[in-house]
Amino acid sequence: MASGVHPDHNVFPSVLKSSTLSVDLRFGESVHACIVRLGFHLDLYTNNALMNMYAKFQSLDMSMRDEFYGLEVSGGHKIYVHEVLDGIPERNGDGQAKSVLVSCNEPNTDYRKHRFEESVLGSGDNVNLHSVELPCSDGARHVDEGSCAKTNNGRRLQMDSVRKVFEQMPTRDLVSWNTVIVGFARSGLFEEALKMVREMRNANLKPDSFTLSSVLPIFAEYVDVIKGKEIHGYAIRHGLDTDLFIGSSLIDMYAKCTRVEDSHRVFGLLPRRDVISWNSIIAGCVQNGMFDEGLKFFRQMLLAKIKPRHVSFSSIMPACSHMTTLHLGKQLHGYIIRNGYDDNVFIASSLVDMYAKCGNIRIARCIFDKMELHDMVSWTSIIMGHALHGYALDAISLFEQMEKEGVKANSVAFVAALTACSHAGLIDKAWSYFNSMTRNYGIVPGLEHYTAVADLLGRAGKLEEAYEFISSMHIRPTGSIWSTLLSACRVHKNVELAEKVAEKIFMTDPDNIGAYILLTNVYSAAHRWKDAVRLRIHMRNKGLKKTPACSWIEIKNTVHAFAAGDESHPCYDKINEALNVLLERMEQEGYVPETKEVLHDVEEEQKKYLLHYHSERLAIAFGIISTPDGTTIRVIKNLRVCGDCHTAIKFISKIVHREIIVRDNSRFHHFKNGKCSCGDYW
DNA sequence: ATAGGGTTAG
Repeated sequence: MASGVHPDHNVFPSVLKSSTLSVDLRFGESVHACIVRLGFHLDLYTNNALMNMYAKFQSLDMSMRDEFYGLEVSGGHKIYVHEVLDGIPERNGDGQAKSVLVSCNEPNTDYRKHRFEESVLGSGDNVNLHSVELPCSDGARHVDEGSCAKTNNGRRLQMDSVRKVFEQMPTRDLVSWNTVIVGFARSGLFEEALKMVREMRNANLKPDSFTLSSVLPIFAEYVDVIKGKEIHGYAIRHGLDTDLFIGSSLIDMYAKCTRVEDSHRVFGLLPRRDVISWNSIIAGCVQNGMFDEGLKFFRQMLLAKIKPRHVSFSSIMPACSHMTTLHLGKQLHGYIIRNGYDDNVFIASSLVDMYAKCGNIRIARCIFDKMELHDMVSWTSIIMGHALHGYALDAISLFEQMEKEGVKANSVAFVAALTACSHAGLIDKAWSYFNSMTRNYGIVPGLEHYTAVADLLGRAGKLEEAYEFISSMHIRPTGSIWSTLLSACRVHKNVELAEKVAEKIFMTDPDNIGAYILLTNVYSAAHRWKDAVRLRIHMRNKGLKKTPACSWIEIKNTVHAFAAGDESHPCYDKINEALNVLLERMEQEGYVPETKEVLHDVEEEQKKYLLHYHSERLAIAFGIISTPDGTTIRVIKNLRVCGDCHTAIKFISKIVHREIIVRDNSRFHHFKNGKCSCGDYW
């Protein structure tokens, strides 16, 4: 097997590259031992490759494994490392590697494992790997999960090895510095990385495109656009600003600093664009809530004949989640399956979220259950999905299952758990999560946690408690959290508190239309017509216009939108007819319209009419007449589903024997046989 | 021998 040729300095960089890809630290360490034994530990290229190997071990994750099948060694062979049997060498030590099981692919030969005594490179003799011939099949693949150091400790440990190698090098070039810098940057040791950049300049070496594209992600993470711009300026002065790698880091950095316009500028100035530059701009748009823009870039990328990658899909999918465009999400899902991307954790999580947000929690659960590996994000997505659909108990048991499987909840997971409680009125459970989060997990509650708890207290009618809770937050309450309480004041008809809360909102946001409308409704419900009118006039004088309630339903890839009393739909006559039949049946079943809160200056019959022609009812009626029996009806409403609306849909679901799913802003209500998944917690 | 982009948040 060994030719006996002495290895030259080209051998180890090649072997080390292979061990880097093998995801096997122990194998790499045995190679390191050989390097020392054969006296190559002073060779510049060998050391650079060695540092790269140690640096890579800490950043390899599951998703990267999809991208390699074997290790290319020069000569066209692929080596598969199966097992290190014993004798793990000391780092930087004198090499006591005993034996390694490897196999190698070569066409038309059978699968066999080869056992090497002493070390992978032979029995202490000088062996040139170029000439090693190892017949076997291409099916072999070794993945050692244990050597995937993903924890911080693991990362720091690997970086210690990199540092040790670096320090004992007699000479260092730009590549050496860049390798150390990227190693620190990727292990989250940002300050160390930046320190190395300064030291490198002290050593009279100029940062190049490798350095800059490794350092830029740090400022993206720090959200430090000033430092990021400094790098951008340096790049321009050195003619590096049109470099593909720097370009995509710049696009990403500006986007993460919420400066998407600057991302656009950089993207526009690139002379050439690859998948990653496209992905950067797409992700940048989506992360900043510019969903249409992101989709536009996604389509342009396809038109430019750039084949999307894993990242492209996990970047664009949230756009479908946020816009609730199920048909688009399904198209993307189709593409994902056809290209075999569906086993990627990022993509699967984004799909789970998309289906849940688009109203199909069953498919979301299906995808989740099929995943081989659940990380914290996929757990959080499915928990949040159940929470938003009102299935609080499922959400809670999923949360417990997650903990049992050793996945530790982070602050987002707690938002999901608290949201589940708030949607189902589980006050005690919510407090236990809230307290455990702060006491046992050391998580400082953020606005989202406070909002979920305040929302829950409000929905449950504990208005004063909610007020005290919001007032005692350690961060400044926002208009949106007060709005939650204002909305609860409307439901529970508490005028005094509503005025107090509205005052809080107007202090920071005097033009908050939603708050005006809610307060008007509170006055109307309490028959304080004069106050209601006064407020309406005030709004008119300020030029504030109420945005009308609107509901929409997606049928066969077309979105049909309805506003209250909207007669413009081509099927209006049929919808009208269906609604009349429905109303009759509903009243037979005992439905009594709750007309009190509607405009006081309208005749009683007119009130009933207005109520009945609410946007969501138009949309549901259209769904009923245009889809076959038994089809679930999914409708989206841009106002909270509460009060009369909630009651009416319960009746409708009983009469038509269908499941009706209504989404208001972000929550789903499943109506079936006259019941709602979230009880009466609106 | 070294570099860039991704999923969850009422």
